[in-house]
Amino acid sequence: MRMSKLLMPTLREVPAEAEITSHKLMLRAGLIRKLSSGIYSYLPLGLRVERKIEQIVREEMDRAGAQELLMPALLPAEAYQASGRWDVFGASMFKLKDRYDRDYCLGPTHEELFTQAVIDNVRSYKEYPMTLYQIQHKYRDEGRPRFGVIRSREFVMKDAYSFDLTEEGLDESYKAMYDAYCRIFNRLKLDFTIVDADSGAMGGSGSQEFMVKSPVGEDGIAYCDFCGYAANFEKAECIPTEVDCVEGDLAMEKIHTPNVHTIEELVDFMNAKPYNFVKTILYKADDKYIAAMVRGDRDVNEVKLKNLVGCTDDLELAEPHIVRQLTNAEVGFAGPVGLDIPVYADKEVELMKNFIVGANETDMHYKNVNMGRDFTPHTVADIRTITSGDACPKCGKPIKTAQGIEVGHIFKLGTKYSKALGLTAQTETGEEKTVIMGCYGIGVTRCLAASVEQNNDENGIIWPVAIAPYEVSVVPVNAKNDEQVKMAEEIYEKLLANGVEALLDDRDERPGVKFKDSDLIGVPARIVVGKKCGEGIVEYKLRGEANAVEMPVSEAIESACKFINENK
RNA sequence: CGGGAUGUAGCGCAGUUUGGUAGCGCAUCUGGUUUGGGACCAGAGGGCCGCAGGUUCAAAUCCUGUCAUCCCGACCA
Repeated sequence: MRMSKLLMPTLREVPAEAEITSHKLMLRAGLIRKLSSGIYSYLPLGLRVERKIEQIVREEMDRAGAQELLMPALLPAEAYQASGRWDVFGASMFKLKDRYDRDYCLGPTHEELFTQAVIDNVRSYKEYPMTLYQIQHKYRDEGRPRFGVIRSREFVMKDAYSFDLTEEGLDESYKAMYDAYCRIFNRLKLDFTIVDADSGAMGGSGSQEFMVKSPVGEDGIAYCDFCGYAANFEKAECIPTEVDCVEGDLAMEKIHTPNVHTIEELVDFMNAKPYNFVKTILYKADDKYIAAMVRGDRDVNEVKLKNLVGCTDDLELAEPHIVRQLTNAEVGFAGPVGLDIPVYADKEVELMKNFIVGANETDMHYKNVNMGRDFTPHTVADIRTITSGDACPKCGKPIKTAQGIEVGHIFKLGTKYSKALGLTAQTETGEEKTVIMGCYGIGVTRCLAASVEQNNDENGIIWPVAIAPYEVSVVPVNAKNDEQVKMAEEIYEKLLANGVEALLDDRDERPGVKFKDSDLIGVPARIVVGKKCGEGIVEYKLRGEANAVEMPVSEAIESACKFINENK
């Protein structure tokens, strides 16, 4: 491609809307442009990268035996109504009506449609197992689109669905996708971690997420360098830790704590440590209210708690007026003693003695409270969120935490959708079996952003060869120097002839501009034709390395071809 | 959905307090000089000042409403 003809509107200054590195660079390098909140256009360079990622995903899915097909994005409501998800998705689904007032939505994910496709088109048990996939635009009306294409309302997703007749079959299908995902993210040169995840409302028995560690990631992950354990915060099991407590069988005592609402204020007021307190937090679980107790320096894990309570809707903090009604006190003084709703206590509370809790009376706390003696919880379980330094649930060594961008997610769905929609198969013995499903997603456009987030420097993007929009740029230093231009043209043609995706910077710009653009858009290798052109010497430089090397033209072309082929 | 902020040229911003001809830098176009890390000189084009009402002789500026965008939080199958 000749850069004089390339639609590549690079920006010197960063648009004010961009906050994180990948978003800034994707805008500056002319990869994407925002059309509306969470809705982006892909310009030529961005599209080339996106297509390359798609292609890698496609190759590995095909290699794993999955078959590609394409569903519509505009979907009639029926399928989602049958599975109940028309309501479950609620506001996060783009819903619309046709001219006859019939309900439609823009597909947020396609479990129902794939299930229906198998019902409609698979006629014999002999066709199983089967894994189908598509690479398609997905639509989710996010409450808060963020970070460019990392959380957008329209995005490209690869979604795959496996159909098996046995649990063992599901395990195999799942493993095949797991392996394919590892190959995909390796080929994309993403530094990723696989974590155990909560299966959430997708249902099912197991799930893992592929996370790219990054400070801008929206998920917390806990991992252990010693044994390899890794899990999403939502899922990571917590080992209760003992802390110093006041010893002895002390009588419970009510104390006056005026205007002291938070743990921090209490710590100062009572001259105790945060871990000597137990906080009691009231939640709305569907139509009921419950209380959750965790140590003062811990956080309630709402996902764990929700799974434990078994409610349909997500937990919500109880409204202040409800808190007042249930505790007869202002917010900040809730405690388990005398509380008339189910109390879920974290396992750690069990290990504590003579701790401090709210007294369900404004400006009052109890001290020397003991579980079992002063109150009895409805359930004691692991309901807190893991933190850095906690014991690894597998090997007991200190665990580390990080933020991660979720680029892939694999689920064992089980029979949730096949049951709801009636996908069964008659086996050879005549038995009617409900088909067992798995689902597997990759955020293609999110991978693009994750890659930029992971591969950049102060000058711009540093693409891995496999997904670079172009592989080598050829830069004649002076566009008015015929000798340089001629040599650059020749190099460019030779690269093309060798199957290298080359860019020729034939713009009449000063060299600085060309170098800056080449670096900004992240072309992996560069050949500069300059002063020593007459001697047949050019300069060869890799984007990821600091210094350029002078060498004869033929050697530079050879080096570039070799580098590209070895790193594809 | 709660809290905060911002809407002025393609991008970054000033001007709004105290109403009076809409500005600066970059980018773009023309001509010239330049040519190894975002050149210089001269000239030019480009604006419903987010939108709609209102106040006023006069509104980017004041008032009301509305829309949009971003940030923090909530939510995220």
